[in-house]
Amino acid sequence: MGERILDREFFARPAPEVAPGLLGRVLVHGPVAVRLTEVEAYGPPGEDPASHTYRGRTPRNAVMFGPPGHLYVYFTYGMHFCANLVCMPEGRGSGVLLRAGEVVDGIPEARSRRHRRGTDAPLSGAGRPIPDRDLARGPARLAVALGIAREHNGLDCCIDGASPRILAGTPAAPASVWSGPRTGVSSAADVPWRFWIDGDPTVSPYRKHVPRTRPT
DNA sequence: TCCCGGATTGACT
DNA sequence: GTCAATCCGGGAT
Repeated sequence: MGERILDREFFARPAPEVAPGLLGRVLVHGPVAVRLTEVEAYGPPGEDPASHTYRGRTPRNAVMFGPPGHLYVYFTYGMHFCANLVCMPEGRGSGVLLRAGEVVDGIPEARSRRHRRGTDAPLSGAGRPIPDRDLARGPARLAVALGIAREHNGLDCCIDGASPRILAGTPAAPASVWSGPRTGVSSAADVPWRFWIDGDPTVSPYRKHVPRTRPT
């Protein structure tokens, strides 16, 4: 209640069109709220080699083929979760990866979750508290800060009062939105489908894809 | 069934 | 700058 929710129609468009319009919007889950400052668009099957849906529908990516405005959460590198918002009408298979944001509510809870990562692991930053700007700076960090994991895959973010939910809020001024190649993506590195609020300290540092080899 | 390598992060040289 | 951690999807065999 109170805050208006972004309508589903907003998401029923190509991801590269939705993505820049998501900047500045606020994703709320429980006590934590994150204002999005960096996102990446991923295209439909057959068109975007970097998309999880490139080769068609599978059990893992099924949510991306569902209704727009839902959360697609995937597990990667054996330890991280990343969150997307599904785009396009049902059946198309595209979305926007939430890469970074500013924690605007629930900072103590977000920080506690970040420090709690791995009960055996020492506190990051040599025991010093994680700076506010780093709490949701990066897709896996953002997921941890919001408390989003596997069990949230498929949830509808366009329901008033639900959790998580995406608020209409105030979008970033178009003049402040920049775009460039996607991060950590080995294919289709030429399409400028990463969007961020230029100058915002919570935007993750750009790291180009680094191919790795193994010894024979 | 095998096996490569990932929409990442944090620790370390 | 380098590299390990640690699951698991999904194409290859």
